[in-house]
Amino acid sequence: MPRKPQQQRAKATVDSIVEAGFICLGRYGIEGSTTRHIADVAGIGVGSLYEYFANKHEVMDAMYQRVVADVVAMIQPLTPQLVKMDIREAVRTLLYDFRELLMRDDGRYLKYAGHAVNIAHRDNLEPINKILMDLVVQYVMHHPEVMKMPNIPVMSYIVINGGMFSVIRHLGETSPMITFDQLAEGLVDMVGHIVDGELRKVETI
Amino acid sequence: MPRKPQQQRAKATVDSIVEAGFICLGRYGIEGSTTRHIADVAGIGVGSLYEYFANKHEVMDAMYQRVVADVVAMIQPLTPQLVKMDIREAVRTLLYDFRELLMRDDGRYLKYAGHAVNIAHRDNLEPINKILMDLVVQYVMHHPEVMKMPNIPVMSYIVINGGMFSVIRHLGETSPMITFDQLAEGLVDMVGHIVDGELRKVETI
DNA sequence: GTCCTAATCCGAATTGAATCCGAACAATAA
DNA sequence: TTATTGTTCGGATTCAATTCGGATTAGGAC
Repeated sequence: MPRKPQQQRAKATVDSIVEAGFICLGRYGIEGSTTRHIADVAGIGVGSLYEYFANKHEVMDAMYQRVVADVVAMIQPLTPQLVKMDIREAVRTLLYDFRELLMRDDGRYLKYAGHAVNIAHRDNLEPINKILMDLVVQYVMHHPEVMKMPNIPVMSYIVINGGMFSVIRHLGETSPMITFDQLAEGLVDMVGHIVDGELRKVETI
Repeated sequence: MPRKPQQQRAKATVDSIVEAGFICLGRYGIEGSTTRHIADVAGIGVGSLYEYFANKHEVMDAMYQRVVADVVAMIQPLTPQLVKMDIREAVRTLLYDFRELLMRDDGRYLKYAGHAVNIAHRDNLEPINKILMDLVVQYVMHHPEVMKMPNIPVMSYIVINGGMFSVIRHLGETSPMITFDQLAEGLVDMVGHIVDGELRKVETI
């Protein structure tokens, strides 16, 4: 039965807990961060933590909310300008601002985002990445015309990572906005358009 | 100090533990799956589990290895055929086979993949998704020419999810194969090519 | 100023899951 | 058979998360 902070000092306490959460995440990792760590860093007793958060997970949630809120707060005021730009320029702007946000404060948000998207298994994901990269190489060897394409490594990285994530996320969705068939056709077209577009880019030089 | 299984029955035990891990994951979720649960389902004592796995996390790792191995085993023999196909057909084939694998056995692998890519926070990711979708809508309103594009929702889904994941993953990478600038330009071109390609598709009808 | 109440803070005690360990139980070899 | 090594087991231990009851403080009433 967590309580809502009412007095000013309580709000400060809640804030210091979330703050400490980020610090501990950077210092001890997500598993290593005990409630005692967090309370110590926040400069409060363990019990106080449970006045405002039902459990440790809720602290993480609050951290998450903060990241999300900041991302939204970043995009919202940017929208009017983005909307007027050329689409490529808009994407570019968004990407760099997004990075700036994630890197802020020694990458504190990035560390959280990394865990949220579980990069713990980053290294073990390698085999899949590798075999897909191999596939790309083999494919290119069989289709000499696409060899002229620049950025093959970059585009592969994007397509492989982005594609896998989209599919996994979609399959896990309880009530997806789009069907799997639509997603699949979309990915197919995406890859097709990228190849066509990149090749066209080269030809017109 | 986990041990390598040497006798046949020990190998069977190890296997039953990994197997039980998948079952428990489906039954109790990732947090709810205690070592005792796993041991019970595997039909062994808790202690036996620790003969072969240093800790619970290693059991999860073994499960992960299995998923990865199966994905690789799926792609490997497929490569010769994929390589001969038209690229769109190849992507399509790969996607459906990938889904089939993840869905196998009542989605046991998908459940793991979902946790590995932490879909726990799926719902809370919504605000970011929403604001980006809004951005797309606003953008389209300011650029009537792209309104003719079909698949706007699908392409947005792919670009938003795939793009965010690629960026977060890349920023978390310790020794990235490509620079952030390359990734960003790649994403920019990807979006550009998709828009161009989709519009061209419509025009040529 | 004093009093009172609710809000806040605390940390020792409890709980429960992960992990360890040593005894008991198979397999294998000599 | 006996010795040796591999395997299984579940009670004992450890450690972090969570609870609880009391101490402390803010802020309004008088």
